[in-house]
Formats: sequence, structure tokens, C-alpha cells
Amino acid sequence: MSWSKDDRESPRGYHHGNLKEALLRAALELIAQKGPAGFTFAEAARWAGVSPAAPYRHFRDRDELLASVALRGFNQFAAALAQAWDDGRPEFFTAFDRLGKAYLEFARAEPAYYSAMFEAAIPLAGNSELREAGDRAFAVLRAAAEKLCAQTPAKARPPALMVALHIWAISHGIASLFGRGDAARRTLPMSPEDLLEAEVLIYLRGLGVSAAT
Amino acid sequence: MSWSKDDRESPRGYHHGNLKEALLRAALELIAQKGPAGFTFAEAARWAGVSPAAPYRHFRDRDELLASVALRGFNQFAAALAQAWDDGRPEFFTAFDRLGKAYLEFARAEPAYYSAMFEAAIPLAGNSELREAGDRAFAVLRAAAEKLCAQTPAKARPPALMVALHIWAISHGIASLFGRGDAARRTLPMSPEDLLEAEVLIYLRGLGVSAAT
DNA sequence: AATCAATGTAAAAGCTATTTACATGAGCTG
DNA sequence: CAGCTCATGTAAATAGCTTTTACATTGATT
Repeated sequence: MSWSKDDRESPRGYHHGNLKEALLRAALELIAQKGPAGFTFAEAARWAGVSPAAPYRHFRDRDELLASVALRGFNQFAAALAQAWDDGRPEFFTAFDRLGKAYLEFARAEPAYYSAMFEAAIPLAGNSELREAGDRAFAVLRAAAEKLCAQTPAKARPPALMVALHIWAISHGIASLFGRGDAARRTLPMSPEDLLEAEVLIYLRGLGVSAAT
Repeated sequence: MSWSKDDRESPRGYHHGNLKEALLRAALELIAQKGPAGFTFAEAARWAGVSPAAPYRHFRDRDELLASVALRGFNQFAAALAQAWDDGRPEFFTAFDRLGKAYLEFARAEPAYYSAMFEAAIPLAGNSELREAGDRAFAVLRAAAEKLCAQTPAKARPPALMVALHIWAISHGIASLFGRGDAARRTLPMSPEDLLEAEVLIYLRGLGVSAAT
């Protein structure tokens, strides 16, 4: 984070030049430090070196800034998942494993984004952009679930949508409960990654899909 | 909720008589309405009909009230889970199914408790009471996992602790993502209960445990 | 060069959190 | 029952946040 303490006071004239971006960065940093609840519009402004009223030229209110952070988070999340999944190449299991690890990696590396996305209780209604970004991220899980279902015994093939939701719930459950170092609310007998991998393997076996050893 | 709008203004003298309790109730109600972030110490005081400074006689600060709500939540949660599990009576599968439903039922019926418990980012350090209450709730899942593992083929019997964590992650994932009506961030092809039941059945099959039909 | 629109600022109103000094009265003590 | 004390409330003050409004500045456009 090269911008973590310096550019906030880079000399500037009356106009900031890139305030919107600066506010998004400041918000992200502040959320990382104090959680979505502790983050303050005024402090983000201070961070950017502008008056407390300036942010209102770029965001309707504090909540819209938070929603913008979440939006950016979903976009990065979708990109990270898509890159990890890589359309299932070179073959399903490796890609699927990468996908799970990427999920946890994102939650751990970007706890601020993750909590803005999933714990800030941002109302989806009236924010189609945000919903669509969330959908794009979910679409990756959905695509993986499709390929997973294809590996399943044709007799009792489950709906891919359901499987995608299951995978999501498992990943989110682990990321949310055990995935962020600071939140370490409980000491675990194994890493979140191992916990997730084991859980997914059991789930896959339940679906009748046997993992490559 | 018989106390939802009346007893807050029941005539009283200089002393409230039961302010601590009234504040806990007010906080719960306010969190239910506006989320843990929107809840305000001052408004809880107003709700109880006392001055904004009065609550400080009972809670160090706003966070301690929030933590007390979470504590009460964990206690009720533990009780609800324990009652549902009922030590696995009359037989494992019925009890296990009840347990899962009770988990979701709690998250839906008491979203305020649930979010105070899991989404308010209350630091566990220095609050052993809270941690212990959480542990008591988890102990129920743990006990169920023990009995579950007993049903498992002895050859590859997984550690009960791991299984308990898996069950918890699955349940929390579904409750947190899909379990609260208001949060309805996504339309589902099935109810959270059915989604959870299907997921658990698949997981159990993966463990080599076959459900009674 | 004159003007406009975008982007900042200053100041104010109305919240909230929290502290401090003071008030009240319930219950114990003698 | 009188008196005292301590728990529990209140009032008032400080400090910070959010948001609005009226005004200032300046980069761009014509």
C-alpha cells in the first residue's frame, strides 16, 4: 500500500483532483482498521485533506460511499474468483480447489471489502449495479457448480443452482467465522483452508463425485 | 412482545427500577429495526424514559451494552439448540434435523441477537463470559458431531471437532446469506430450511452416513 | 476574455457519546 | 423513627459526526 500515509497530504490547490478515488481508498483503509461501523465520513475527508462537506460532491451520503466500496469489492471478488476458476482449466479438480482457496484468500487479504460486501447490511433494493456485481461473482460459483454437476452420476443429478448455493454457503461460513485473522474468535485445530478443503471433499463425495487423488 | 410500546412510559419516580433490563430490551428492539450499526445509546435511553447519561450507570459504554445483548443472545441460542438436539433423542436423525431447523429458526426469529452475536465484531478478548456463552452454544453442535461420527464407518472416522466446525460453517453460511427475510439479497429456488437440509444430507452421505428415509 | 459547471469551503443545525458535578431516595443502622 | 450512605438518575458541558445551505474557486468552454 504505497498510499497508506503519504499521498493524503500531497500538496494540492483548491481542487483535489481525484477526490472520489481518494475517498474510496480512505474508506477502505478505515474499514480495514475499525470495521464498517467505525468508519466515518468525516475521517475519510480528513484523510483526503478536504473539508467534511466535500465528500458530498461525490457521494449522496455515507451509505453511498459504503455501497461504492462494496461494489468495488464485488468487482474485484468476481475477478479473483474468475481468474482462479479459469473456466475449469486445466481440469476440474485443480480449478475447483483453486476457486475455494481464492475465496478464502480474498476474505483474508481484503477483510474491508469482504465485510462491506457481506456484513454492512447494504440494502440491495435500488442499487442494481451492486446487485449485478454480486451476481457476476456468484456466476463464477454457478459455472463451477455446473461443471461439478456434470461429473455427478446422471441418475440423481442435483440442480446446479442448488449446488452453487451450497458451495457459497460453505465458503462464506468458513470465511466469515474463521477466515479473518483479526476476528480470530476461536482457535482452530486446522487452517481455514484445510477446513474448507476437507468440507468440500466430503460434500463432493456425498454428491457421488470422487476427487482425483 | 407485550412491552413493545407501552411499558417504556409506565409512570415511575426518580428511579427507574429496572433500567438495565429495559435497556437490554430497547437495544434488542432497536437493533432489530436498524441493525447493530444504527442502534444508539441515546435512543435506548429515550426508549426507557431516562436521560442520556443514565445508561452509563449500567454499562461502561455503548459497546458493552452491545456485548451484553450478544451474551444474552448466545445464552438463548445455546438453550434453543440444546432443546432441539435433546441429546439426540429419540434417535439421531430426527434430532439432528431438528437441530438444523432450530439454528435457522433462531437466526430468523431473532435477527437482532444473531447479528449482535456474529456481525457486530465484538472483541472476544477480555470478555470471557461472552466467549464461554459462545462455547456453550458450540458445545451442542460439538455433541451432535460426536454422535454423528459414531455413525460413521470406523475405517475413516473424521475428528468430531472438524465435523462440528463444518456443520457450523454450513449453518452459519446459510443463515447469514439467506436466512433473514429482510436481508433477502437474492431470490432462492427453495427455502433456506430445504437448502440446509439438502446440503447436510449430501454432507452426511459424504461421511458415509446414510440417513433414515 | 467571459462564463459556466464542477468541486471545495465555511458555518450552522441537530444528532450522538461520554464525562463531571450534583440530586434523589431506598434501605440499612442504630 | 432519624440519619446516613450508596446506587441510580439528572443536567450541563465537551467533542465529534452528518448533512444542508450559501458562498468561493477554478478548469474548461466558447
